[in-house]
Amino acid sequence: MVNLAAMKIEDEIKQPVFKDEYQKASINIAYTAGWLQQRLSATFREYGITLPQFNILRILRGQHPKPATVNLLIERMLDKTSNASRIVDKLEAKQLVTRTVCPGNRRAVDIRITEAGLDLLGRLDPIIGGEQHSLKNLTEAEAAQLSYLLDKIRD
Amino acid sequence: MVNLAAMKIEDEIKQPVFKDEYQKASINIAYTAGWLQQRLSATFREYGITLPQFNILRILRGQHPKPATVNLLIERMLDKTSNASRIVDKLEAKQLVTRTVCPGNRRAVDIRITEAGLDLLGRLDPIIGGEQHSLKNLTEAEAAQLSYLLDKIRD
DNA sequence: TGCAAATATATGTACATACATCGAATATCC
DNA sequence: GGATATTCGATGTATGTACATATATTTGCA
Repeated sequence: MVNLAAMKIEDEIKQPVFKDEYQKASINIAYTAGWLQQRLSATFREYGITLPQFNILRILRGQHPKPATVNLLIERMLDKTSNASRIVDKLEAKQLVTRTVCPGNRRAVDIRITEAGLDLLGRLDPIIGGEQHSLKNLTEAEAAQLSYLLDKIRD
Repeated sequence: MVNLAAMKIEDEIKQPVFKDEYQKASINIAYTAGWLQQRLSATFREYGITLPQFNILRILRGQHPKPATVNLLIERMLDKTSNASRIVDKLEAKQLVTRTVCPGNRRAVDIRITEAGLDLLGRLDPIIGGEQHSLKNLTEAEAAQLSYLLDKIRD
């Protein structure tokens, strides 16, 4: 069960004191990322796909009708170390994508989203768009400030 | 290979345009959480444990010399749906924790960190403390602002 | 008392992450 | 042109996540 009630990070993980604001922010990022992801996953579940599968479908739609290679998928994925090849396996089994040897480079594989894949995304789009409004607790300026701070961490 | 160079989120995932600041912040949280986690994991790896295993060890140290139950671990973990039982399996195999039936309640299991476990944490502490300084790109006030924004999202 | 419900943990399965390695195809360089 | 290196993707293994279910113990109540 997911707890959707309003809580500060101190209460969520029952740790009343943090060493400093850095430690607190650090833990808060991990916790909030998990929180956001879990809400999305619950929605995908009803449609028979997972978050990584959805992300790959979206990249493929962005390329459509051109194909993508596994390399291109990895480049655009959030998680570079994940195994695009096996996620594509699952999508192929559900006939949401096709895989054919690339004619120009027989090492590479052309991956394309199918009509069924486009259709599924079409149904998910409005729902996911709405979900992202969980961030609507923030003003647009606050969301921009958040991105600024996150970018700064990774500098 | 992990890219440690400074980059805005747009460049990191090669997506030049976001629908709005909400979508951008949303993706940025997921990306930054993964980025932070991967840096920590690389360190843990050298010491033969993983991030979830480390987190459980830390909770056990917090209880020491009192035991913890699986329930207590779940309560304090960031990821409530993760499988504490199996993570404890791994720690037990490495003799970093012990597991005994709780005398007062034979359904429950008393889990305790061993000397070897305490020793490992002692060696990791200074290193992890230093790592968390990756957030030192922020001022303390900025870190506090970040936590404020993240808490607000989950309200 | 005895039986149903609740509690505490373990286990099964599907999927994903993280990283190493392999085999095939292609590029490079002498 | 042929040996060597590089690239591309698939696959193997260990671990973790997510969720359902099983098993044992305890609690509570008729």
